[in-house]
Amino acid sequence: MIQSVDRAIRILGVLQGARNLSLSEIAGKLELPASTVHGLVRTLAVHGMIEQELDSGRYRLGPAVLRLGNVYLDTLELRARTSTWSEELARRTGCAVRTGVLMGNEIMIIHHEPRPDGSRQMPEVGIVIPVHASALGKALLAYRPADAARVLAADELRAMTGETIVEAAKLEKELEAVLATGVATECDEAVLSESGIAAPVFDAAGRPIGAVGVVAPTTDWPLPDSTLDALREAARNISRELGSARWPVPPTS
Amino acid sequence: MIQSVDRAIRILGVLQGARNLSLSEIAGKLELPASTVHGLVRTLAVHGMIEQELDSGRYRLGPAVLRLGNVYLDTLELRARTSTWSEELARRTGCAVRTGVLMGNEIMIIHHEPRPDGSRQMPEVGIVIPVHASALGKALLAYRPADAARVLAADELRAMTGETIVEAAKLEKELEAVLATGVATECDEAVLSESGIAAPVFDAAGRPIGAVGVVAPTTDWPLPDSTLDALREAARNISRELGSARWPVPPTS
DNA sequence: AACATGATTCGATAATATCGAATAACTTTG
DNA sequence: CAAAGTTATTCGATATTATCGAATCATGTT
Repeated sequence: MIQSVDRAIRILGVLQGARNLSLSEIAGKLELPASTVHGLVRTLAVHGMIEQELDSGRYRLGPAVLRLGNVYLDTLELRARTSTWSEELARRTGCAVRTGVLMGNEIMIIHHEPRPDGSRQMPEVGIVIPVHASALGKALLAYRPADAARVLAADELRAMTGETIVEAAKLEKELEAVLATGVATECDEAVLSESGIAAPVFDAAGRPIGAVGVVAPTTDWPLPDSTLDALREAARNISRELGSARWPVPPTS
Repeated sequence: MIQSVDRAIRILGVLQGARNLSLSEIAGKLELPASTVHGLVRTLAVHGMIEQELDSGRYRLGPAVLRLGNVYLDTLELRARTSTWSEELARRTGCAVRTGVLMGNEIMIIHHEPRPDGSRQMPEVGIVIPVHASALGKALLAYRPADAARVLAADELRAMTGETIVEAAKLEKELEAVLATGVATECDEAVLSESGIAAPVFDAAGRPIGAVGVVAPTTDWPLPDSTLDALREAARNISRELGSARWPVPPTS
């Protein structure tokens, strides 16, 4: 691990958590001398990864990161395959559809198909949700024992709402249940009055690389079997397009 | 400029230009020994800025960059102000509306309001267009003499289409013309059969920080005066919301 | 106007990244 | 099926390079 690069990325990280920060604030958060941070910050700024506000002198993220993020989406085969099928899934179920991948202990949304009723909805691509608090996360963890073990061993499962599962034992039980049906559920666990179901997606080597799910208001809970079937079918179709021979693919080991 | 950080960002840059690259390909492009690149690549991968494909061993951008890009958009005040006004602008003109900021010698699109006719359109947020080939770029350059000088002094103005302005003198003339009306034009210069007009947006200190423009098929060219007026009004309104006392703000120096 | 705060520059120091060589994991070829 | 070639990865000596404290500069405040 290269120290200066590590620190530079950490700077991006703290800038991600706060709109904009002064040099000394960044230095404070990283517990480094200001002059050290200044060199890093300058290098990041030259490349447009961050930019300095012209009057206040404070730093914030720069346009280059947006470009990177955009290119990342284009390179994702999962996203390409997902977009057609999730459109159909949204139409059949009348719900919004989200696709996500695992990033550390969080699910990162890489595709969002809005509810087909045409109402204006926030684009959710790029947001992250804790794995343990989302159907997408649970669907993925159930088929990724190594990651599940890491999450279960964590100090705490942060509560997003009163319904969030915070006991490792309970989460483990639920992951086992997911394996039986191939579908994970989430009821008010990440956002109040928002629920949903999700299923894993596998690549050509049978590895669970992401999950697709439908989101619905909790007032519509539980979702009808037709929605469950449609979801399962969509996950199977996407997996097949990615080259997976079967669905679901039981976890090895 | 910190060498290792600079190199790390360069790696992100080459990964941006190619879906995925092997370690030795990256090393080749940067003209560095593979072992040096490996250390950098590992550090980037730990933070999710890039990820290694599990089977091929090749590297590609990672989910962390998407998150950064998303947060960047949220921190942009320009974007927040833009979204309401560009919606109205799109409705009044029947055209798609784009907002962009300057990144190096390119315009980066930070907001895209699709044409109101409801047709499915590619989201364009995150893409970049050479400044000299776009109305957005010309609108911005006209009010940013320092950046204009840099662009005009460049070795070449890359031709995107047959219509792209490639002579510095011609571009300079056009920038002067922009100052007279506050609006820049673009006719097939970036993309064939795509034309548009754009106007600069100013912040509280009167600095031109971005540009907003409407895009239309070249068959609709020239655009009616009503569209021009609507654009000017939108640019003025956005600037006012950002705290700018006047519009346009003539460039100082 | 003097002071305080924060950003930036500079230069000596030693910690750290670098690079070549060796190894390990695969793939392709004979 | 073996062997050669390719590619990623590890390791350790070396000197380049990042680091950090102090000094300077720019801003805004009392």
